[in-house]
Amino acid sequence: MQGKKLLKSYTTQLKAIYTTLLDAFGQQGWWPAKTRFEVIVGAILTQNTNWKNVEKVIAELDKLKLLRPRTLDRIPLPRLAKIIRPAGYYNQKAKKLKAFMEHFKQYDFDVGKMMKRGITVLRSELLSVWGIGPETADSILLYALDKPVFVVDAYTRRVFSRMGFVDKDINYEDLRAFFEKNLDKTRDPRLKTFKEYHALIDELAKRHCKTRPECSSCPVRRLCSYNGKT
DNA sequence: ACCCAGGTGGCCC
DNA sequence: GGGCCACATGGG
Repeated sequence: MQGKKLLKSYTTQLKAIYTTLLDAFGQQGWWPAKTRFEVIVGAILTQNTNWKNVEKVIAELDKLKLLRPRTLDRIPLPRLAKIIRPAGYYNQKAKKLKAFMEHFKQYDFDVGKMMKRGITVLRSELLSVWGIGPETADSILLYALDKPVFVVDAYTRRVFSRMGFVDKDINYEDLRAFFEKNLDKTRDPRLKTFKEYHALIDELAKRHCKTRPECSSCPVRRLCSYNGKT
């Protein structure tokens, strides 16, 4: 390294943003669920759907004892579809839950057995299940199986492209790599940081990055190129 | 009456 | 490797 350092490293900037968000919003405590299996069910149900709608369905599933893997595995598809209706895309999602259960059967419906395996194999297995794409797979890995992968979503892309870190059309894998590459040097426990960071980005986007953002109160407004323009 | 929400698979070029 | 579309409910 020679001369003056004019720009802070991505690692430093990402850490600073994390600290700022944590300070502004507090610990988010994601993922809210009683069991790891409930996280998996929620991850599938929340695909492109308001979490509020999913909460209702989770409560109903709980009441019907369907958050027990064996019970969920046995319920007929049409009946499951009807129960999860408020979560939207209910036919698709019922099929997706069944597809996951078919895969989960190999682990004797035991999340603990899944957790014993490595990230790479688990991730490719999850991606091979019909209805589980990159974001759902990574949400399951991080929040249900405690594997340190950084979950990125539409919000993450919007927020960090507006701040000029990445192109607005960056693909999922490149965006994920950006975070994992630049966050793994931090001294924080990675798992907890990954869990909280994703949740905080979500909170930031919900509060401040709608199509008509209220930039004046955004905690990271100085970094955002959007700044109230159009 | 719109528009969006913690995406994914299928099909097309 | 992408671009476009169906999938569906509930809340602003």
